[in-house]
Amino acid sequence: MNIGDVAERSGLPAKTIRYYEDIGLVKPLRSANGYRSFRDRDVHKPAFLGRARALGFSIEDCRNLLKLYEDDDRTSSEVKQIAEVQLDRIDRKIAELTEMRATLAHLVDACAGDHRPDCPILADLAAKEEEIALLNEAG
Amino acid sequence: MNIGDVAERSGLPAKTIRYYEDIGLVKPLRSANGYRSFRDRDVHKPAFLGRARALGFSIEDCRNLLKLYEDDDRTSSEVKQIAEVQLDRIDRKIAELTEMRATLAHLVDACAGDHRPDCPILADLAAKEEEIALLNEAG
DNA sequence: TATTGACCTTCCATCAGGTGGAACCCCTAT
DNA sequence: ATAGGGGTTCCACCTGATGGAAGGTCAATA
Repeated sequence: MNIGDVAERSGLPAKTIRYYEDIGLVKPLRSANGYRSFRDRDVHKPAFLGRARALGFSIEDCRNLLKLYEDDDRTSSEVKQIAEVQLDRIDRKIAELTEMRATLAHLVDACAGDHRPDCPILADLAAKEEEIALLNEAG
Repeated sequence: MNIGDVAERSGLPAKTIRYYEDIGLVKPLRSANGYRSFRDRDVHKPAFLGRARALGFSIEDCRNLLKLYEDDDRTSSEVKQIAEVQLDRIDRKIAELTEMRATLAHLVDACAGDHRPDCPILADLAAKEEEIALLNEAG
């Protein structure tokens, strides 16, 4: 099976699959003409990777998940641990974004958005210097 | 004022401030010895940038915000528009992460996390191929 | 048989937004 | 004079791809 078919089945661009070969995530055979030749088990991997990436797993996580996937002696606790760490990363990211959102929404709300130059958004961005200095001293 | 002092006041690493000069966000003068010499208005910019970046604004957004900040003829609506677009980006990102979180939490929940190899997480990552193919046909 | 067009190949550059480190200069205090 | 803590430049690296050029391959058609 050629890369185009694998791309279609996995939903990933061929370019990305080539990249995954580059970094050692998939290792298709080669046909006589130099084309990548994906065996059945090679065909599944890009799809697996696409799913894992869609859940936010890093490439290194993907590498480990794939290793576990192919390891008959794995334990589900190994897999679960990777997933829990990822869940935690997501939670922290959401918390960070939620805080950003609150601050920004507050500023947007306070801004008249009219023809005048006065703007609480710019004022806020500009005025925090003293606080930063204080924080740095304190921390 | 030298870069070290500016770094302390802005809370940014000196390295980052040099990078910001590289990409044209700040333009400090130079002393006779080649050191960057920050005037008052140069000192405020890195802090401004640090704040804006902390709210998730892209470097290009920062460039525009800085331009508006220094433009006496700006209108607050110009600023507000940039901020609203950013707010929207944050909202979409949060939505994306929330969905990822739900899926992943569901899988983690379903996984025994014990010594056995059976794992719903891996099963889910592996088993979606047909769905993907169907989706691609449909879409 | 020639040619078209859709595949495939490699390689190199680019993106965001910095960070790390090497090699070297400058300034002040001891 | 020498040690340290500044500063400087430049180049490489990180994540996770993506774009594009230059060229090889293959199947169908004219």
